[in-house]
Amino acid sequence: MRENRLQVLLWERAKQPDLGAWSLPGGYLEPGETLEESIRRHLAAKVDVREVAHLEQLETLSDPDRGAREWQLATCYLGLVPRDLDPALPEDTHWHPVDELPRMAFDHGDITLAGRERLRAKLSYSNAGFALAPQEFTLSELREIYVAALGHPVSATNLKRVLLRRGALEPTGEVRSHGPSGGRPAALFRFRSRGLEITDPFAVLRPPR
Amino acid sequence: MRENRLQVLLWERAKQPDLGAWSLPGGYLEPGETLEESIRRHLAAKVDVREVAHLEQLETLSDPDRGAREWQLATCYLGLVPRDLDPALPEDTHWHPVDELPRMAFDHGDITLAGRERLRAKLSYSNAGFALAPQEFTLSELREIYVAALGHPVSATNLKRVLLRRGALEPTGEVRSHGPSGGRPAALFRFRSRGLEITDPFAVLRPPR
DNA sequence: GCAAAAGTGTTGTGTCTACACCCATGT
DNA sequence: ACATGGGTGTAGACACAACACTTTTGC
Repeated sequence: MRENRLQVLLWERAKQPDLGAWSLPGGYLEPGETLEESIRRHLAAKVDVREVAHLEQLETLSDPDRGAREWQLATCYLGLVPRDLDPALPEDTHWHPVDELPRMAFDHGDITLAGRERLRAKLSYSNAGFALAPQEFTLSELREIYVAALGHPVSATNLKRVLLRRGALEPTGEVRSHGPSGGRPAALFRFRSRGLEITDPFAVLRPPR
Repeated sequence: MRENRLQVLLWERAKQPDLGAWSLPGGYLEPGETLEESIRRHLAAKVDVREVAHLEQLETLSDPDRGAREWQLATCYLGLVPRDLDPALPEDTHWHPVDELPRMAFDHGDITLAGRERLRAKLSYSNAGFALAPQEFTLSELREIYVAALGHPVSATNLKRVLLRRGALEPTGEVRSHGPSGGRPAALFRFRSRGLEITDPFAVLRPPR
């Protein structure tokens, strides 16, 4: 979440092929290294992103003509960075709104959209919001985040009830007064857990009793 | 589905390490080959399984000490073979009930259970049943399949209504009379589609209107 | 008092489970 | 007739959306 929109961190290619196109951050796997370790290493080294709140494998792509000059496998990850963190970025990397992607290198555009789909699904049945939201937030702020990520209107009223009933959210007890134009101070909330939890097992075909 | 239980096709290892343990069928990727092509090739060659109704990538494992002697990556797939197909199997491969696995090689036990979890989830919100059921079936038969795969009681009454309302099932118009002990003939059904379709987008946090 | 923003109460709806009941066939 | 298995009808639980209404603040 940057500027109230869902954004991806992209890296502008400085060489052929696809010079000038934007690509997802990543790199090669070192021998004896876990895929997850590898991603974290590349994120830390190339774009100085050390605080990934949630990291999750998406898919391994193997199509010989997926874009690179030579045949190569890519395992894609979805990584979420909370809104209040602002990692220092090198010159050639920028945040881009996911619904307004620039010219993307290889199949990285599809991968990005697949990541967004995964995020949308997870927001619906888990506490995934913790990885996008700051530590503490008002319900209006949380609502903005859900709206940006899901791409459709969300009512703060119902969002609160859903997340509270599921036990994902808890009030901090604090309030935050709002701008000089008045308005009732908003209660602050936090996510009860900072690890992914499935808060709502599928409501369909559930076991009896 | 074999003998009214959910079963996996396993292959008994004839060499060290893990000699005598059972492993999932699979093998190495050839240059320029897609992962999916590779799986299909290995299944066809090693265990003569050519009719996989549904094939879906699970996860790529990369932990250096996941069991093999040397570090190797494995991309796991979930493949479903309909109940009425009975591929010819070599001597060293057998079907094993998933809830009574033998001693498994490497991390193949965990992978198998992960596959079952994925299957259970998909049965709940998609038409995945088509890949387990025969072409035509009675509702009792379908119920047995769901019971075996999900591991909990399922009512034929409600199963019918759910799958019909979702448009996953359609009646063939035929009936099948039952054993010599009487009973009303059962109507036959088939799945409307033989490809995976999400029949029920998440019922939670859905878009307004 | 009035606008602005947050929060609550209440109703409606869709989708499932549970369970009692009815239907068609064989002996 | 009655046992056996298949199928229908109806009521209830639950989780969500929608919306009107109330509360708390600043000016």
